[in-house]
Amino acid sequence: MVVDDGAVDQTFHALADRTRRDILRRCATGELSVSRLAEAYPMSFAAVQKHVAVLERAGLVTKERRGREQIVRTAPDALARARQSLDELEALWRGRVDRMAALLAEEPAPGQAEPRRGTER
Amino acid sequence: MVVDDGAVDQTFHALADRTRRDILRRCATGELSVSRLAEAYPMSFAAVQKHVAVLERAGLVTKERRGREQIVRTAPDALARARQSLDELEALWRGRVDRMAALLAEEPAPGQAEPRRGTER
DNA sequence: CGTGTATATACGCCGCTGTGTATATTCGAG
DNA sequence: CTCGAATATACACAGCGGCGTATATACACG
Repeated sequence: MVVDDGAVDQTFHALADRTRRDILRRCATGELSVSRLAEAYPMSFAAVQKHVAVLERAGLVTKERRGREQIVRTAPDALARARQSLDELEALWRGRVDRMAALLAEEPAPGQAEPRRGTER
Repeated sequence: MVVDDGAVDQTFHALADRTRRDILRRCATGELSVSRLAEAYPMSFAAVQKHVAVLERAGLVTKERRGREQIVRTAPDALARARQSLDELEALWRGRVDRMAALLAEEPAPGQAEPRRGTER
């Protein structure tokens, strides 16, 4: 299981951009090709294409060939995982430490920090 | 109004870092000073302090003076707003376009569909 | 096949971010 | 008031990310 550390990074990073969130919204309501998407933004086609690529690497959208176009559609799985990550944090904050301890261990501090809170000194 | 465009950027960007998410978790379970937090990570104190600053600017944590220490605690409001943003996206994907249309208008395409571009840093 | 459209890649530019070390500031303790 | 701990800021520097323009690939259609 383990939410796969780096994937969360990619997901949130992909979400931390206005244009990309807007792309997600547009693709959530209807199916759109990349070029169709690009028409909606004041930047170059390549820029939009790269935004889509970032979303795709994060697993937030999938592309499907349709004729000579690539249809972009949102993949709510990654979205749900991101939400679950936030839910975990909120649950932690509410004091559900006991039940969430296992989840906490899934993503320890990078490098050396260990999730051993309470035992130190 | 509502979600305040750039704030979402900051929130997700703050969440898109392993160390910062870990800080959030630690501060969700117990109150910790900045120096206490810094001890848990293999990086310099200044680096951790800046991570906390990023979280603070995003509204994800608050600091409170206690003696000569600054106690960091998670502020679930921003967390809830981020989650709400994801919920909106999921709802959109499920076809609730009608009811979500108003929410959609909150964050239009950057650059051309909206005159106000000055809110971000 | 050849041609045009759709998408991807290459390369460069610039600003921001994460990190470090070093220094400044704040504030309780005595 | 002085001292030291806790925190913040300053400066530097490598790396990445977003953007553009230009070029390469893929693919439908004659």
